[in-house]
Amino acid sequence: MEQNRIILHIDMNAFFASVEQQSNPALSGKPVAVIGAAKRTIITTCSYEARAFGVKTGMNSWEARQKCPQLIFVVGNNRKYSYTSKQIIAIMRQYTPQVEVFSIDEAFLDVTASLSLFGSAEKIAHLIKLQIRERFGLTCSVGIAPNKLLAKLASDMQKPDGLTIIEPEKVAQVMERLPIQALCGIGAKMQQHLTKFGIKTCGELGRFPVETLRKHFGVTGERLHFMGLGVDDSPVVPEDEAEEVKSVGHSTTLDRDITDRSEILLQLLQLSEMVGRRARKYQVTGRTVTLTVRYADFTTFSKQQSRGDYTNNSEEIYRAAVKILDTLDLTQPVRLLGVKITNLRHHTEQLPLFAEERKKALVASAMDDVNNKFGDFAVTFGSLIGKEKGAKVISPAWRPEGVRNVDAD
DNA sequence: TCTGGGGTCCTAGGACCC
DNA sequence: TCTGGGGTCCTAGGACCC
Repeated sequence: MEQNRIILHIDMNAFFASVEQQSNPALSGKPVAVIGAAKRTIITTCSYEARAFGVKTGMNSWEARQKCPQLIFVVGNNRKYSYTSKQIIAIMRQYTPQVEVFSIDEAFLDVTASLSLFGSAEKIAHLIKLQIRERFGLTCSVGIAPNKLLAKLASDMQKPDGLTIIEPEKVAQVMERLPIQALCGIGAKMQQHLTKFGIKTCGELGRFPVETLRKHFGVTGERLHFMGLGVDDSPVVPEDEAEEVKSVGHSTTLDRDITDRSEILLQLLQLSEMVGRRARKYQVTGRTVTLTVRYADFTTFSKQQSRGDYTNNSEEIYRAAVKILDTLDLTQPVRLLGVKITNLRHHTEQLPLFAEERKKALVASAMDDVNNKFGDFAVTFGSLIGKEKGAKVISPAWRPEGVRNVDAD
């Protein structure tokens, strides 16, 4: 049974682009696109001025320039977004500890217990919007609803600088004609599937026999049914109660497609080092290593191998990745490589038992310290020297804090 | 001068064990 | 001379999110 909760969803408007416009007045009022530093990059965020021309997140720069010749490209500044995000989240926490950071620019707040203190959810929303505007010059869209699904839907309804409330008694009315793809969790493929059943709106989804949905979509089918009704019991989970991270990975689209084994090995070494470093920072070790390959034609596949023991040592991760590589028969030039560890174990004390292992861990830790201070690959293995990578733009999906945190360091 | 990178969750088949 | 069946782990792939 659904309890009576009041949930806020706060979505920063064109976050990265807006931060850039705020810190550089020459950009304000102009079409701006934030991109990565790498050669083959895409637009991670663009300003509303750019959107007016049809520029969208995910476009490559070439396509975007076609749409908007005067578009100003800005290479993303991870540190700046991360820093700003943390402060914005701190503002939200003044109103409730029940803050779930959904991404660097989005959060859910369960304000049910804070209402008596601040008056109403709407009042809280206004106060938060005001503080964010005054301190950072940024706007956000807020949705207020009885659950996360609807709060997220609501925040999407008015942009930029919106405030939308879905009252509990209005839910059925809102859902009736709402296209299913407006819901978070229903993407292009699911939309296609449901269209085959004649389902286009949430109203139709909610009335559709659950049994049939369950038969075709398994556990997802049941969830779909409730989504159609606007029902969602999932709690707001603050950072300190969040589940532990389940994988640590790093991947990169190369500047150009490569076939040379030595070039592939060098990339794998860099990727393994990035994975190892983050794993050590989170104090996790992994038992399974996955290698991902994307060919020039975008065909993508991955192969994983489980090991007998757990590791977060860069060299061991690298060796495991190479071992997998050696089982592959690459039939095309390689566009992207990725390394990931899963089957994680979380540690509270980090030093391993045996002398040899302990030495490895200490060396890694010393290298991490230097790198964290002076930048990636300041200290590294011999074969990496002189090959340090350009900074990559972080995606809005990167959590700004906690275990899932990836700092822009 | 085409198409990023970080994740999570779910499914499905096969191996293996009892 | 007729091949059960439950549980778990491993692997590969796909959908989805920002």
